[in-house]
Amino acid sequence: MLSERQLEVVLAVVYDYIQTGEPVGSRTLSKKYLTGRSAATIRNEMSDLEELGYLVQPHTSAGRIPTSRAYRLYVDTILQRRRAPHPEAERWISDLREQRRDVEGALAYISQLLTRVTQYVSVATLAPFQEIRLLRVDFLRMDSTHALAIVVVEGGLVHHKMIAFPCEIRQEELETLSRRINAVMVRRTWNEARNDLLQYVMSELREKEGNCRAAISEMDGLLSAQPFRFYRGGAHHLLAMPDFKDLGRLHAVFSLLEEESALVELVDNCTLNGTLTVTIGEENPEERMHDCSVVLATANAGGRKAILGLIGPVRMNYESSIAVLETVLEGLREDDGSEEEQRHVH
Amino acid sequence: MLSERQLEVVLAVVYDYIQTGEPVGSRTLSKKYLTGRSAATIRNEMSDLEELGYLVQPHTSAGRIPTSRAYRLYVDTILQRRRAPHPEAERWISDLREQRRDVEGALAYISQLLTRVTQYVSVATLAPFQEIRLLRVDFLRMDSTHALAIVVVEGGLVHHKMIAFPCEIRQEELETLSRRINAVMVRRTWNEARNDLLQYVMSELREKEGNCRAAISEMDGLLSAQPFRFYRGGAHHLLAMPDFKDLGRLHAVFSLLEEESALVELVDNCTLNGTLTVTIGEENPEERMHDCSVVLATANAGGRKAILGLIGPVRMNYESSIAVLETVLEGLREDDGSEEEQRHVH
DNA sequence: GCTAGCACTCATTGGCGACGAGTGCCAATT
DNA sequence: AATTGGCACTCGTCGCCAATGAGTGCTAGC
Repeated sequence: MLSERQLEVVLAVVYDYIQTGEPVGSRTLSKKYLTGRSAATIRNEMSDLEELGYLVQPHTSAGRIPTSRAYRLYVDTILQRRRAPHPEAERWISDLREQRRDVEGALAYISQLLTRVTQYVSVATLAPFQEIRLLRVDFLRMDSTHALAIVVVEGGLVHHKMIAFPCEIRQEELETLSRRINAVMVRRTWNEARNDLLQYVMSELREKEGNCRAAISEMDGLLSAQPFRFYRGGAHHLLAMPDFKDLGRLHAVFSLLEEESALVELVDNCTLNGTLTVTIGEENPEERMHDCSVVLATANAGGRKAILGLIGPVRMNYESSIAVLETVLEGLREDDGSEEEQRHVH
Repeated sequence: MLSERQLEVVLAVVYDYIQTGEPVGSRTLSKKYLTGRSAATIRNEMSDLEELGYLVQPHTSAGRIPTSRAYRLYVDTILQRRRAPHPEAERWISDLREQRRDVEGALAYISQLLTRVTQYVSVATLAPFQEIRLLRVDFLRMDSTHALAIVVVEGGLVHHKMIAFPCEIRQEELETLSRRINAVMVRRTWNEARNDLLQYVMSELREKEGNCRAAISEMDGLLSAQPFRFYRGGAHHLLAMPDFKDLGRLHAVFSLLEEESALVELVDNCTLNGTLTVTIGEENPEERMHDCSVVLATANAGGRKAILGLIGPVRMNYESSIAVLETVLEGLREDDGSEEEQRHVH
């Protein structure tokens, strides 16, 4: 357990290092943060803290740099205390409320807002689709052997897929198919629909029509795809950061940001625990993220459950990042129950 | 006009510089490419070529580097002569034909293929939507005041938008609306539909129902949006290239790649002229692209008209980039008229 | 337990010279 | 007149060295 003063030292080191990016020495601490104590005293503390795994020095005659453990301490104290709202919070919130967009448009807008304000990388997507419910399924007949399957899910999101039937299909058949599928799929979650219901429908319909079987196996394809795209923004900001002067590290991060499947894992791992999670450097299971921190928030507004996130260097400004995310959450939350929200739900 | 030998020198410089990335000197040329002539002779030619604007030297006592003008010459000779197909061309073409995907899936697949093979940045999207025709419009009634508008365009692409009506709307009204809109919009291009027809419908319907007016103005919103997303890939490859060791240049390129509107302009400017266009460095009107070259191809297969592109450093391997793009075009062209193609068109 | 002092470490910086690749020019050659 | 060999010159790069200075660890004294 850390003493009161050790804690002070660790937090001061993190705070100063986040601002300057330079290793911080005992002198600086003594002058700027712990004016009561002399540099020598702080040197001793720092030496202890290094053994405890909170600080490291890049080389002998340099100041100390915080480890992820130190950042963790710092972030936890931030998360505990009440944060002052961002000065422009009011404006964003009203901006967000004015925007009358569909879900995709809203996510794109939010992603842009986040990256513009913070200068970090932003991601926005819909929450794990496993929990999102289907509202209805329609079939539009295109020609004698094709129909467009349209799946509407909670939050007004729509997915579609062109379905080819092995032989001709009439309008009435399509309507029957639609009624049956709706009867079993409506209000089920995406995953339920895929895992259980399609099996059930398939076995029930097996003997009847080859047409339906083919259609259903194509529907399965529709449901198995990652249904929601990621809205990313601001990746280029990383290039301007001194933390990423090393191209190798940049390469790792960028290759991950371009891999949709890696992003899915990123948000999957981080959102199980709560509403706002911070993953710092090596805490992230994905090695390519070891030089980055990820702040994720889940916006739970009515039918749509979104994940918003900011990705920056480990040395990122957690305080403002968290504040900005919370402000956006606030702006979305106020939508709840309002006219905008009810619009697409039932 | 350049002499025969001057031409040889320019092409040799470009060829060697593309391979090595180092300024190339008279000695190298004399030994590797123009074995008949001595270094001194070539020095004189190079000096002339520098005055003519084909070569520059980064500093005295360094070799020469080609200018965009020299690259242009080089690329034009490549485009004129017949190119050998890529050794793996067969496999890609059959891969492409085996893929039974919808248009979006196909674009994503092609984008990945391009970047995997070339290690450059790839883009794929649908051609200027101004020319793409609407096939039909449907309305699905969601609740008493909402309907989902579904627009199917050539190539099986689907767009949708949730439409809110100012007051309640019945199923029959929707069907009437749908019939009317279809009557005037079907087989029109995206732009025609937006500019002329909606105006017409609006004025005709003005006196009848406020409901319809509201719906149509929302439809306008649907048609005014950039309808097709860009599939990008491989941006991180740029980080590994020695040409981009300067972070400032990288920053410019990346910020452009993240701006959808900039990408739209990029492909707009380049595809007016023909089937396969190469834009080299400063030839590009967009300043941020001055360190990159862009190879664009338009795939004109049946109902779907796609734009495929590769973006690399000015020093990119044009020969293989062009060959790869042409191979992919080949793979798509063979689809034409086949079962896959007819699938979504009418 | 705290602090002042001191010796020590080590990354950074700037100056200096050697090196070498490449050029420009000129005189000699074909 | 075109080509070529020779030669002086330029200039970026590399390695070396000494000076600098920030920061530490340790110890003795308060």
